[in-house]
Amino acid sequence: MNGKGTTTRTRLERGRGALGPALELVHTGRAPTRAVLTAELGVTRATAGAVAAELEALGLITVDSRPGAGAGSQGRPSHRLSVDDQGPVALAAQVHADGYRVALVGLGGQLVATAPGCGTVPADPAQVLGEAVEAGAALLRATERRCVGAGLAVPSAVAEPEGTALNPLHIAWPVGAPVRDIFAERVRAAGIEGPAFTGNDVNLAALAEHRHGAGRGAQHLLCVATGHRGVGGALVLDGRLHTGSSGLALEVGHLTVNPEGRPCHCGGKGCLDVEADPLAFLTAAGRDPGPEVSLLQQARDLLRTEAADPAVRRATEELIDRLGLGLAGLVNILNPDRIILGGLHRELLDADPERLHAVVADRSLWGQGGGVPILPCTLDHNSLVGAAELAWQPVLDDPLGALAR
Amino acid sequence: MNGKGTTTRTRLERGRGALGPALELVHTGRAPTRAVLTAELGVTRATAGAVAAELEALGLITVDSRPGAGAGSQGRPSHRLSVDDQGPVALAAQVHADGYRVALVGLGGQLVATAPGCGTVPADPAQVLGEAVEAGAALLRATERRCVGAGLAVPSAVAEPEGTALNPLHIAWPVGAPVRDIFAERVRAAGIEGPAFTGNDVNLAALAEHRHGAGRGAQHLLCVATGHRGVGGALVLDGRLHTGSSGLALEVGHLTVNPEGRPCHCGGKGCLDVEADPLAFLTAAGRDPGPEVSLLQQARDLLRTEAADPAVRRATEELIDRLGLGLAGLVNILNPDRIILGGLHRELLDADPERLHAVVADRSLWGQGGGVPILPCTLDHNSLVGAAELAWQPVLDDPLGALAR
DNA sequence: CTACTTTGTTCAGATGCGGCACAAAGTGAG
DNA sequence: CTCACTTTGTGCCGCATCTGAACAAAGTAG
Repeated sequence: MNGKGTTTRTRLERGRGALGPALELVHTGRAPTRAVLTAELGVTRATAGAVAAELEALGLITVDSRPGAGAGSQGRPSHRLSVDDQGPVALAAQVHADGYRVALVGLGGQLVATAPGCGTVPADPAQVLGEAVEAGAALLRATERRCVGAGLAVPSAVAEPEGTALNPLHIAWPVGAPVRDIFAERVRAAGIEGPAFTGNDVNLAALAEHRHGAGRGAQHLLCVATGHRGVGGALVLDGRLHTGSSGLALEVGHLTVNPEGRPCHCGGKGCLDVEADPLAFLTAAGRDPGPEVSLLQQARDLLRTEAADPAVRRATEELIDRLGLGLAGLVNILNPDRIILGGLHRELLDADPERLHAVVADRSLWGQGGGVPILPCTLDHNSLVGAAELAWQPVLDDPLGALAR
Repeated sequence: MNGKGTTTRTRLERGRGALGPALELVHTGRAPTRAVLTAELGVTRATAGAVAAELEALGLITVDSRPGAGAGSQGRPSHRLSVDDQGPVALAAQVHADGYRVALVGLGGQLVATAPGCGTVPADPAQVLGEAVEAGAALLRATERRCVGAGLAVPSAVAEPEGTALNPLHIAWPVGAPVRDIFAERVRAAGIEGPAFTGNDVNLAALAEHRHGAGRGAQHLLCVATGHRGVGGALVLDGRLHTGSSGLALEVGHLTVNPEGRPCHCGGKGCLDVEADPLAFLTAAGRDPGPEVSLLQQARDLLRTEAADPAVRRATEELIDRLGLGLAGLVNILNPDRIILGGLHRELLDADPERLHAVVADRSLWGQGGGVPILPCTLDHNSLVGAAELAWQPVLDDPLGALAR
């Protein structure tokens, strides 16, 4: 009885409404067994069993009869639920200051295959995206996996619903480039199945951290990161990215964090953008940034290898204070229950977590029982994984419908 | 046929999942007819009809055979759906700087009855709330309406999940007073049916404006208001109040809006709280605030009657600029599709809408096709109506379940 | 080996909703 | 006034999805 491959399913169509939530639970690692799935979904064991069988039949998850972790030692051990590592994949691409990356990402945020990256970014979006999509198509051909769709992360705000890049600051793309349309067209032209999506890299990193990284379980997750120039932010509310009414939310770079600070192109002065990015750190430490390596890399190296240098130490404290002021402002407005920092901000947090916590607690209105937890991001390639999340989203929302075609 | 009171309902139990959304549509005036209800719910006419019949049987709405507005001139006219003005009510109370208000509020945000207010606020929350609840109980006895619950609006942030008042600034209540518990206890002691809720007044005003006022239809609604001292904010996302993870979101008073500004108790300087409230306006205009009338009243009078005075004019422009800077900062972070202003901010908007729009558009990062619409609030007693919304919420979420008891 | 606990499965219902056919109530053309 | 046309309201059937209860399975504790 309970033969594994025999598929003695009684009526073949059971559990539609709960399919999506169930898949999301397995996807985010919150349902290791059917027993947990039952509790998390708030349904009966009968329903959870039918739902799991249906997801298995769709090739998305596997039900392993080896006992799964979670329950107590008593009673019948529950079968292990896990993502099917031979299942479909999403094509993920990321464009950043130093090139692009392409990968295939399965459920659970697992990188199934990665293409060799590229070192420079041409000024023509169509050329970059064409190359990236072609690399992805080659990966798909090589792995012979079904593709559920494609996602792209770009270092720029993406306007909704147009899908244009509004401030591709550190890549030389034209302002207002229709990146979503270009990407979608290339994906279709390459014969890749499924829809194509485009989003801001920090937003997508936040989404990935929320589902698979340090943000798991957070209800209101704030992410702040700086990679090259300027500061990016993102907010995940109840599991969904908050991009605002036109995709421009969390442009946190122009919070005032230093009333005596340097002028910013926005018209103000002392903005987070010019007071807490890698260039600001190098300048504060009295270093001239060189053109050979990325600003983030230079700042990171300086922070790691010359932390004892008094000038570096002073610059670190100054940037922590500026960042803390910005975070405090965001805490007063958004009241998140967790903050995740990426890029150089992550390094600053590692360098002196006490100081950053103290500044945020001091300048946000209420300590909130010890202050908001501030954590470093934990995922490699979180923007890439987040881009894949975009492509997986329709499947998570309605597995049957999305995989029907 | 179609006899109005005969209730020839076939199976008596139809439409449960769609009941809540349907009631909310009628409640917010977005479903004037059954035809519109059908379209808005995305269900079939059969379902919409059953749902409407069920809501009518519950005594929440009325189906009037007179033709309702909305459809074209052709075809069979659709019956008018409206809130049953003899239906249940919610008890709403508001505490503000000059006393308290109590009212009964029906579906649709209609004030059914109002108790005479009170002129001063004792320093003991239990005494104030006891009096207010007693006044409400008297109203309920007089009207003999069923009560679905009670809601309270207070001029302070309310911590979640404790329900304590964190900054009852302009009423002399103790910081940390357990207002939610006190109110709930008084409501229960007075024999009033249904649960009791407590929220911040600006939050509740935003909720009311979103459902019945200038915010109707907005997806991401930002409200900013100043009544006495300090500035309050609120955000309604997809029809739900965003209060953050611990009820402290949208404490917008400490955005920096004037780098050369006066010091604030928060440790910064030039905060919105001290640069754009009624006291700031009076001071900027060179007036000494008197103790007899409320600061809001004094500022309002000055703005209305002496607008020609050069000092008043200068103060007005200064406050508009400060407010605009704060709004621009919020727009960069939240990207709302509508902004509503209340209290003195509403008067500032009326005084020179072009200037305010220009400042916000100039200092927020992207004009967004002409900038965010900024509107004055339109509801009388919006905090009071919002408090009632809290009490109505369980009914809107699950009419059958909430009215079953 | 025997209780006991917890998990998985089967089956019979309950229920909410879609689809369809038909009736009802208006408009406009002739 | 009549007839075609449009749109709305309702009865009925069926289907999909979930619950509940009974039973079987698989482990632990004694």
